[in-house]
Amino acid sequence: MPSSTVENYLKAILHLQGEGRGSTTVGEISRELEVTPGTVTIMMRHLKARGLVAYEPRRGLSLKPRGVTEAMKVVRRHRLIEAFLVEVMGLDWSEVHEEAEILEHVISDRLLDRINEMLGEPTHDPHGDPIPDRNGVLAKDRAMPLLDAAAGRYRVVRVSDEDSALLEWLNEKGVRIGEEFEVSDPDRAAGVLELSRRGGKRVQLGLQVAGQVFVEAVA
Amino acid sequence: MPSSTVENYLKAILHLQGEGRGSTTVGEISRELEVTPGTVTIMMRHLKARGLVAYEPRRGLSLKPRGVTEAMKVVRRHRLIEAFLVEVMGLDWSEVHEEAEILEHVISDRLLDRINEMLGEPTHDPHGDPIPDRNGVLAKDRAMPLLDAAAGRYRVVRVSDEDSALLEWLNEKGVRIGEEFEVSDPDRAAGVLELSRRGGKRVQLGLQVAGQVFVEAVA
DNA sequence: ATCGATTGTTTGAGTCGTCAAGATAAGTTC
DNA sequence: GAACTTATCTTGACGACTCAAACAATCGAT
Repeated sequence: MPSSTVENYLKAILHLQGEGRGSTTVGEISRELEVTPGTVTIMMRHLKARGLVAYEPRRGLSLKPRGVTEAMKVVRRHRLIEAFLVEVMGLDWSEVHEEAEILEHVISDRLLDRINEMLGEPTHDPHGDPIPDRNGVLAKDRAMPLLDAAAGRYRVVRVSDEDSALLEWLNEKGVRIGEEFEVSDPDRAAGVLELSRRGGKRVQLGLQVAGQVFVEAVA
Repeated sequence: MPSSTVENYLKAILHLQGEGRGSTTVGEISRELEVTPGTVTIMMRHLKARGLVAYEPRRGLSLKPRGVTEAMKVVRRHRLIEAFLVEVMGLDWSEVHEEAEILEHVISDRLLDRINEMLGEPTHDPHGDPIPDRNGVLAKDRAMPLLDAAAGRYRVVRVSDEDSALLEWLNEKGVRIGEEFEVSDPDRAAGVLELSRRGGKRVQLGLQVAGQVFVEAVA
């Protein structure tokens, strides 16, 4: 079984390679995990020896199928735990990411199954991230960053789970998963974008923030 | 903060010194934790340097007050987690010890508080072991081993949580915390002792087993 | 196509927890 | 009290993970 450390590397690689080019680099991983590049190099040799990543020195790297499978298991645990902490334990969605970062490495299969049942085999976590199924298969969503949305009507489907201050703020403003808003064209000069709810309440977001909120057009 | 390993040593010492003489030895710890005596010696030096144990080479050792406090925190976490797993998650009392052995080292204070609230600040875990309060104070019970009980009427108040086969068996036979039974004099020759419930069902236990079940006389 | 910046690799070292095996001290038994 | 047994301690080593710092390759731009 992979150690917690190995699990964290796999998760980081999955995350980084999953944004475009399909591969990542030592430097990116080192920044993501806040370890020195030398440490990453050594770990990559190790992961290569275990058949989890494809790695050629100085050429970048990517997960091999077995690495993807392992990483998906961790992601599944993470997201089920987040859902559990919100739904059953009543924690706030801004608190659960950190907790899940720890528990994802130690929870037993038995307990995870129990959680899955209690929640009715959920497909998404509290931030709208899809939960991989038992085989590591992930439902795709068609979400786009709010930042890229033309003016129109949209539903919030996903929010980045890593910045808890952002999550608290969104919660306070009533920007939650599933809510629908009328979106204005971004005012690039002001660096601001406006959401308005059917009721009327308006919310202004910085474009930075708008990049972390993902939406789907409403028909 | 103590590492998981240190927590396990403290818990083991608390457990071992808590049975009589108030102190324990390197050998006992080494057997309890299944590590070699040399490993224990090194850890004892370490714990002594941290002010957690009183240790003089070859003279045995015991927890200092700070060590007791730390150990009690771990015991509290362990027992609250066990209670949670049974009450909320619906696991069987025979399954929860192992799970709690792992989770006790990683659960956050926030989550532990939440568990404590959800359960209504319980005083005992599912095996009848008392849960230390926030200050590490433990309610005493007057339980005696069933083995030492004279014939009479008794209530089961506590069962050793470490042997899951025993727990399953007891559960199957209806021997649960809080149940009352008429206890026969032990038949030392046969190595057996009999419980009978008001209804009439009888249960035979080996004396070995009877040493792990703790009871209180009923008035 | 060479310079400088960026990125990645290597090397040497440290921490934590562990074991194996040999040395020593403390009982026990005759 | 000598011999044997058991408990404890010491030493040297290892595996996992990490860093710091020296070194090497690559890339981009002039």
